[in-house]
Amino acid sequence: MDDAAPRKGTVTQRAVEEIKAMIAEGRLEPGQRLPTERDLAVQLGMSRSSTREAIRALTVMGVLDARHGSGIYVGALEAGDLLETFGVVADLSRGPRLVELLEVRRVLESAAAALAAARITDERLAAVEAHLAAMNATDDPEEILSHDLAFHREIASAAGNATMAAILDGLSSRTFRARVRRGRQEQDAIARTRREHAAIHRALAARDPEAARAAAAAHVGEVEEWLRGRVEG
Amino acid sequence: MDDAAPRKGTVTQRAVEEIKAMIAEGRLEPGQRLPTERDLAVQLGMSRSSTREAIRALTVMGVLDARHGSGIYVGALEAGDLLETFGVVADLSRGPRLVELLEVRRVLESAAAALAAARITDERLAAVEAHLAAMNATDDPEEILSHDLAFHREIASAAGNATMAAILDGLSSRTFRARVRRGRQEQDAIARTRREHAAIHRALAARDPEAARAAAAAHVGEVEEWLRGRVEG
DNA sequence: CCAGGCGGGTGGTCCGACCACTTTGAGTGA
DNA sequence: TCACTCAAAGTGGTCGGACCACCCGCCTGG
Repeated sequence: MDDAAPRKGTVTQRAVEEIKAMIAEGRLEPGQRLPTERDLAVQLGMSRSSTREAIRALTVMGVLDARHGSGIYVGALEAGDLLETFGVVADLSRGPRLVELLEVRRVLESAAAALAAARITDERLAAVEAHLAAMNATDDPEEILSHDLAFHREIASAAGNATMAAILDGLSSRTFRARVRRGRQEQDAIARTRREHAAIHRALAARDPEAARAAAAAHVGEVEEWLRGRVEG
Repeated sequence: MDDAAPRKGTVTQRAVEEIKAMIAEGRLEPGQRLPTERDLAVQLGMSRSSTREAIRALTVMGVLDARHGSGIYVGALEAGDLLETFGVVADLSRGPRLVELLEVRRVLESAAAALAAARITDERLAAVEAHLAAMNATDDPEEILSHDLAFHREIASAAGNATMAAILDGLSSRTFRARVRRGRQEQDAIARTRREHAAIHRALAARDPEAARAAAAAHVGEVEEWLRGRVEG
């Protein structure tokens, strides 16, 4: 007989748990190829449709990687893939939750800045500086935003914690930033952003973790306070 | 003609983006019911199977809520539902990424403790104290763990940031904690945990944010350091 | 030996049917 | 009149099969 544990909500849900278990227990290694959908369906004792839905669910989470015509593979299980959902959260959040997300970001961003100040290499510091310069050299909002994001991404990477960097990346997703910024057309906003970025860079260059933490917290906190006022007002 | 935007990878992926857009643009409000799968399939110009896969994907992310026999509804879009993925990440992570996750948790947990110290009410403080007492009153590891989790959950809630609490909940998921603890059978581990929890509680009772931050950081950091040693060793 | 094509196998999509569950309201009995 | 029952309609859940689009490796012909 099989293991005969047919309970557990829907059939698809069971399939998801089953596959997750295979990976968690190490029966499936990252990069390894899974049986075909058809075989998997037989193994799990369900139809291909249900199996497919389970695979789709895991694919969305970044756990699996389905390649058309080739097969299904276990994802790299890297932070970036797994936490992609985080960007969706940011996209769909509004009102008070936006403030909460920004508060989380402030906490993590300042921690990352402090770590980066202690660990950053000269090469990475140069990259940070390059994005800062590029951001100051143009007036195209789109380009500014692009370098703004890259600036923060570089710092997060320098912190040496890929997971933290991935979370911050999701929290700073393009649409999120764009939406927050949309209503902030005050002319001094850009100038203030430039000043704050410069302060962060100085702290990094000085290898001063506490200064970096404070500068990063102030940078995010400034936006946070502004948004808080708009939401509660 | 239709809107004629057939690009975008797979059909299912397009459906996911389409539905996400409906919600992001406010065409669908939380709690509202969506058209039936069959109607939705017609609207999107695709088969019911593909539509279902898209719905499934969004359901897994917590964006939608499909109720058998009733209909499909837009989820509450609350932090807890949306960030369930964090639990999956914690479950599937191992090796260096576990350390990274713990580092993220340390940062957030200490921030939450500091916030909680400033904001916690007497009722919540009593609840924290109750879990602390219950944890000290038993030797059943399972029960200890249960109150341990509740202890931290209560503090995270008291911090007043539901999103942060949800993330911490995912990072502290049962299997995650159990797995870390599995190898820590040293007898003094439990005693140490109790001491650390007591220190956190004292800081909360004193409404001292900095002490709470330090105590929480030390608590998580202790586990973190131990795990770091095991991974790198 | 190499280049090209061609076929088998894979995931992607579609269809139609049926099952399981929830909801609703008409009917029935007290 | 009211409350309860239960049956029918509508919904998501599952199934099986068919076909399409794509990848890859073998095999053929040069």
